[in-house]
Amino acid sequence: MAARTTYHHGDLKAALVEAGVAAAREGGEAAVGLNRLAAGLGVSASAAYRHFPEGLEDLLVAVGDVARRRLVERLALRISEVPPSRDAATDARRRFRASGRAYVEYVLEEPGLFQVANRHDRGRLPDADPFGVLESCIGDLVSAGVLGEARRPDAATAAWAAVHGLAVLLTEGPLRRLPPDRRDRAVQRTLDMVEAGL
Amino acid sequence: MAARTTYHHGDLKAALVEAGVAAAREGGEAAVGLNRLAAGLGVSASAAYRHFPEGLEDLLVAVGDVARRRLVERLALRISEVPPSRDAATDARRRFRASGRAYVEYVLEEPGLFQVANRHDRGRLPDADPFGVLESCIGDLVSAGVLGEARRPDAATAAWAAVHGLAVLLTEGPLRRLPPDRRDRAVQRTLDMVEAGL
DNA sequence: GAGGGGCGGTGAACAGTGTCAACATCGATG
DNA sequence: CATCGATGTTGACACTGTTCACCGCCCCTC
Repeated sequence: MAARTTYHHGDLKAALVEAGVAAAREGGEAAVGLNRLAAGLGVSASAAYRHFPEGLEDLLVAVGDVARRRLVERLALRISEVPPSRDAATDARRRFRASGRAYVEYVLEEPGLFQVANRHDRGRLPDADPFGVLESCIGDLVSAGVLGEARRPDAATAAWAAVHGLAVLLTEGPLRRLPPDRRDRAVQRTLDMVEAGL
Repeated sequence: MAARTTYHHGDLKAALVEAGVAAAREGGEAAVGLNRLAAGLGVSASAAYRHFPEGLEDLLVAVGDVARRRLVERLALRISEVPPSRDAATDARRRFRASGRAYVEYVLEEPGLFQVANRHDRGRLPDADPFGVLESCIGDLVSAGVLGEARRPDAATAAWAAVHGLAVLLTEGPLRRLPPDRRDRAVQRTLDMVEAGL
């Protein structure tokens, strides 16, 4: 933002994280550097080290936390948008599928944020844990009788692997230049596979 | 390696790639730097630019090509090791599964190489294309009648996504500290899902 | 065999990075 | 008001990738 006039910044930490998020959105991890961000805020680079003791890695983790939090917000939103029906089983199935679609949707919207979310995770803020959302969906599937109790172990891991792998391949990987229609087909096909195979 | 005595190196390009592979094996992408590698070979940093016009990125792609080639070699090996039976269908299924297991196996052995293989791909050396191997396995499944022709489109993509995602989560991702037995369970579970859901 | 061309090396330099230690300043607290 | 801790600055260091002008060496040709 604008250069400041006071000696102290006020809330440099938050400002750096915000700037880091903005930088990551365009340019991914490579774009978030301590010197550049600090300079952009009209602040010395070493000032950042007061707020991020481990240096750059700390900042990247903080940016990743924001990215993960936004991801779970998106998942929750799309899950909540599923219209309830009479059948708990189809409801659980639809919510499960909606979560998978939302995952890919978010990653395609914010590939840069997704990148740093993956690469810099100290893990386990409860409100920034996409795996938890998936597990809860799986729990619903079990409760609704769609998924047998015996099949529960590692079900969330397997489903996550499929969706996450697809997201990686579509954004950073060899599938990154797939045209949108073929991309959608691939997403549908993958979600079909997960639903049928779990 | 040792410092050289002659003015010309002989095959600096190959030597740099080799050193890059060695560096990537321990330390991943971050460990392969042009200056360090050149210095390690007793050579000036700028000498490398004769052989890698685009600079570091070129070298990383070359290292990635080696990694990809080794991966498809591993896949081919494990596929070839599947003992043939009387039933073409179970053969195809076993080979398909073997390829998935081999993928994760290789990635767990060489996480550093896998990292640069993913991040630096200009794609499509025919002998360094793991996706091609998977597609051929899927072709066998179709030929053997295990997979209907209608289900063929994007089947390889979906399967790849699952296995690749699992590999990423297990090496660079949140599942990276999973104990080996739970890791194996997750692999089995994911392959089961793919096999049942394709 | 003598000479040139060019491939493949050198050294210095530049911009930029992360990081740290010593110093300066402000706001709040005794 | 004086002090002190939190916060920002300056300057430096060791790296990084990259480019440039220069030059040593080998091979090919005359």
